[in-house]
Amino acid sequence: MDQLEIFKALSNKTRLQILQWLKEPEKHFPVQEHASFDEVGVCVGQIQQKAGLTQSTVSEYLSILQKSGLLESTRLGQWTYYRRNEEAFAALSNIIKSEI
Amino acid sequence: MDQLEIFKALSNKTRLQILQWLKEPEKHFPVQEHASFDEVGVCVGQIQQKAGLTQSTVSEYLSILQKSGLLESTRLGQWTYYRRNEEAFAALSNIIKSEI
DNA sequence: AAGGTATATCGACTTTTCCCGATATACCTA
DNA sequence: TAGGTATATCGGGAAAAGTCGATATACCTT
Repeated sequence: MDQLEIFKALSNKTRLQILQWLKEPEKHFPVQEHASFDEVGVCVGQIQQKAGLTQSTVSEYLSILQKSGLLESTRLGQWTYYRRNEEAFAALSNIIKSEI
Repeated sequence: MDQLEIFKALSNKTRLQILQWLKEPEKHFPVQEHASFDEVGVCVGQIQQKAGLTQSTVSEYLSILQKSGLLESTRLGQWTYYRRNEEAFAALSNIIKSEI
């Protein structure tokens, strides 16, 4: 759990938004055909459309969030799905309460 | 409480260290003559020496941390003292737990 | 008022981050 | 295996952050 890496990942408006969207996918994204929000999350294309940035940028942002541990990814067929790693958020909350 | 500003303030190794030093000033800084750690915190010069960066850089870092709300400052004579705003850390911990 | 000390601000340069278009890779289907 | 679709990676230009030295400001002491 690299604190600095996590805070850098959180230091971007779009990335913060993505995290919030992924908290309640059914509220923020249209129904997905090939996979369930609960099990694997939301695919890159949906997130990209909603963010309104290019595919490459959003792909990179998701990768940054994943490397920090805040997101997890699942590849299913030609899609990559991202979902929140709630344990990481809980751990971060505790680190701020007790360590930082 | 501007989340983005807070995370940017936390996205620097030296600034993270400063926050930790200020958690237990008596452990990390020599005795101060003109003010108490508990009441007002630690003066800029002490923090600068410990950080090993220039005076201007450390002054700016402290200002960034203050603007984000994580630190508070008190001017006493020719010294400015900085101390942690523990309420801000508690609030941030809660935001991460429930909002982000 | 003058000189000394502590801090803040300014201007400049370097490094990192943002964000894009282009291209590569992976996988699926006919 | 050829073509289509989804995602990842690469290279680069623009913007922001890191960091410094120099200077300004504030305050204290004599």
